[in-house]
Amino acid sequence: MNIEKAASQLEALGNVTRLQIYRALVRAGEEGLPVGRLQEKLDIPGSTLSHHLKRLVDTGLVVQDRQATTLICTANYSHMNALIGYLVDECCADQGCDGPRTRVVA
Amino acid sequence: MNIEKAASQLEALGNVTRLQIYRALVRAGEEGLPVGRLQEKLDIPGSTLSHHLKRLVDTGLVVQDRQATTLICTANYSHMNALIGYLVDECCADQGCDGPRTRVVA
DNA sequence: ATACTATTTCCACAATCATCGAAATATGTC
DNA sequence: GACATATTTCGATGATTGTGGAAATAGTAT
Repeated sequence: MNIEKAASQLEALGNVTRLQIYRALVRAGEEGLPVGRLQEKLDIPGSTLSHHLKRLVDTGLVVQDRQATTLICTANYSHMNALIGYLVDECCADQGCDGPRTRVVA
Repeated sequence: MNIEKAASQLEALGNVTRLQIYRALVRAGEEGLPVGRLQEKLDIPGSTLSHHLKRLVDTGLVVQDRQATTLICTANYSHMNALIGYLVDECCADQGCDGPRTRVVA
């Protein structure tokens, strides 16, 4: 994880529609959701949804897997964990934190 | 915390320059850093820095406190903690997570 | 008041983003 | 092949963002 990747993942989540998408996928669990079901749930045009999904997939936060004609989307927990880990370590957010956990180079 | 606030905070952090600013402030700890020191560290024009700082302050992630002519900026841990908490709870990111921690209303 | 430092606001501009209808593509079925 | 469904790409448009120089403001000291 580096600062550029963290920033791009944060940016991907930093949009209400995309955060809704991601949340829906997390709640759907391991089996995920087809694009069509996401579209129903969020009630947005397919082209808009596809556009947002692409951004989430590009950053690695969401994974897609074709199953016949439908595309199943799932939240990629490991990437989210890495992001949270970065925020906690680099940009420490722990309650009792009083400095970075790793030695600062410069 | 609601989804709009979480998204706007994520968006605020979703920019390399702003994430650098935030990280520098976290590393500076409780005493924070004056705007001028931030400007030296990041080597960017004052107007650009001021613009980014405003976004971080608006979302509550950074707090500013005047000390004579200099403005001291500090990272607001409580807001970051709330954000992380939201991500972990609503958009669960724990390793062993297999669903939301709270009951889903709809 | 003047001068000085710190920071912001104003202004402009190029770049990126969000949106969505229409057309195109992918996959499977008959 | 023809057809149906699922999803993406194309193309256009308005809105927002990132950037930074120049001017303005805030605060302090002399």
